[in-house]
Amino acid sequence: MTDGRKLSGETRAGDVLQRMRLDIISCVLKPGAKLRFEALKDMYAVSFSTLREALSRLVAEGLVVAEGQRGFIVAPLSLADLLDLTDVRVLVEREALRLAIEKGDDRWEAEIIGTYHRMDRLQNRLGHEYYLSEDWSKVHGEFHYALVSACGSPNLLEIRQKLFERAHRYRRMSSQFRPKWREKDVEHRTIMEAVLARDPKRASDLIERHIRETTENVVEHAGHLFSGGLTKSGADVAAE
Amino acid sequence: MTDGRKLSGETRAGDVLQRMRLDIISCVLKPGAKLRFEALKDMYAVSFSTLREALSRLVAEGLVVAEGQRGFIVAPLSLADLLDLTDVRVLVEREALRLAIEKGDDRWEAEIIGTYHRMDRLQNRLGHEYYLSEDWSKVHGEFHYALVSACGSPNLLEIRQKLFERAHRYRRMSSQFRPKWREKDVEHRTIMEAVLARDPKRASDLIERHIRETTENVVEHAGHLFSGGLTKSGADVAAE
DNA sequence: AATAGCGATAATTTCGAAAAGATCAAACCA
DNA sequence: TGGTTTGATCTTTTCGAAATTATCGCTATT
Repeated sequence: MTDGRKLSGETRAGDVLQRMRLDIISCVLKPGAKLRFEALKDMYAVSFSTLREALSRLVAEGLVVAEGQRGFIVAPLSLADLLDLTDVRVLVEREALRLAIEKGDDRWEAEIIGTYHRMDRLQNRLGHEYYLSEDWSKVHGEFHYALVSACGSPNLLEIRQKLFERAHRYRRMSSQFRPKWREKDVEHRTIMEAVLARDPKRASDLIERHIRETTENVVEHAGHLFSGGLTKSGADVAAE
Repeated sequence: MTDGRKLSGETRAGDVLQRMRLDIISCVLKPGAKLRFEALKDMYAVSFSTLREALSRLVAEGLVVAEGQRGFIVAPLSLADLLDLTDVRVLVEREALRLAIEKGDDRWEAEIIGTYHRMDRLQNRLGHEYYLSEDWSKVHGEFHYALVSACGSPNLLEIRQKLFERAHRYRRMSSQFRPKWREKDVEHRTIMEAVLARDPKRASDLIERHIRETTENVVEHAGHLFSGGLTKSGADVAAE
């Protein structure tokens, strides 16, 4: 269930924010679902105002949409948004990776290797369907972050992170349909090698292909779930 | 004064959000200033919770920073942030402009010409110190938006807009010191011509120079105001 | 004299009730 | 019958008080 976790956000609203973010990213809260305060109040055990604050911040992150005075809904997934998101991510990731390769030091290299190792081991331990694991997703995110973390631009990193999280919602959808993610771990290794070899052109090209192919997979396997531009309105929160 | 405006945000919190955003961008609320709820409550004539919601959203926009449970302050300006912001803006604006030139239609061209005309006329009417005018700032923003509006990427446009607004705070600081902005209107015309001539390389280069030169101006004229990485804590809200 | 502990004050954060607004359906009129 | 208005119900939005947490000055102790 959603409750029971205690992510140590300093303030209670910050705590709820983080928990809701994870629940949206991992599709516990389904795209397009209406977010009724009563239901959420029970779900996260906080009051109106606290919820409202968390919701507001998620709006600014693009994970929730505010509809005038008609409340909030989980940001819908659409093919148009996925394709747009992909292009913007390619732009940002390429630049961040180029800069990181230019500026990264030994600690940066070590962090990449370390994170890759953890991801690789976890993958072996989890077996075939590793990509369904929430833990693996986390390490996978950390690996991709490690690659660009030395780019030296806080603003670029922040933008990248938000885009990455939004893209994760789409990846999550397709992963339910057993895509050919067997090849992905090879890609990760190849990318790491190009990065450590300080080859910005090759690394950027590989990252771009990595991102675009993932998108193609999503479109192929789960594209029918968000036809047109809007999802068929997801199930209600109460329906959980 | 700050009060008295009525930006037609649908909800009251949305209204306060917009008003605060403008006040921060235009430095009515000074960088680094502590935002005390009592003072803000009088200033915007709303209650705690409503303020809190507006504040929260501004945090996610990067215009306000939340300090644990020690309240909120207006996001400080720093040299490091300005330089970083400049680089990211160059990346985003170049790409957006390239796409807009590729995809823009007749309506797009018309909008650019129209907005430029309004900016130009207002400039003549206002005389030498046009750049101090809040109205001119608004039209100037609309002109730059018009240039990239046809890029076809909602996500890119949203990111661009937030970066543009944050950069405006720095421009505002330097404009108090009469920079050599006489040349800027020539630049705007040159950029427009390159865009309408559908020359993406030239247009992107011009935009990049436009952005970087503005930054250089800011650093030269107002750089001493935010030494190190943090502003000397700005005046308090109550001190207005 | 400097520092740690304590208490009073001032701020933020959270809460649930009350106000404002939207939705839906039944009734009414053309 | 079709379309519009009215009213009842449910949801969101706003409010100000209460609880929580930080801040600052004071005293006592080393």
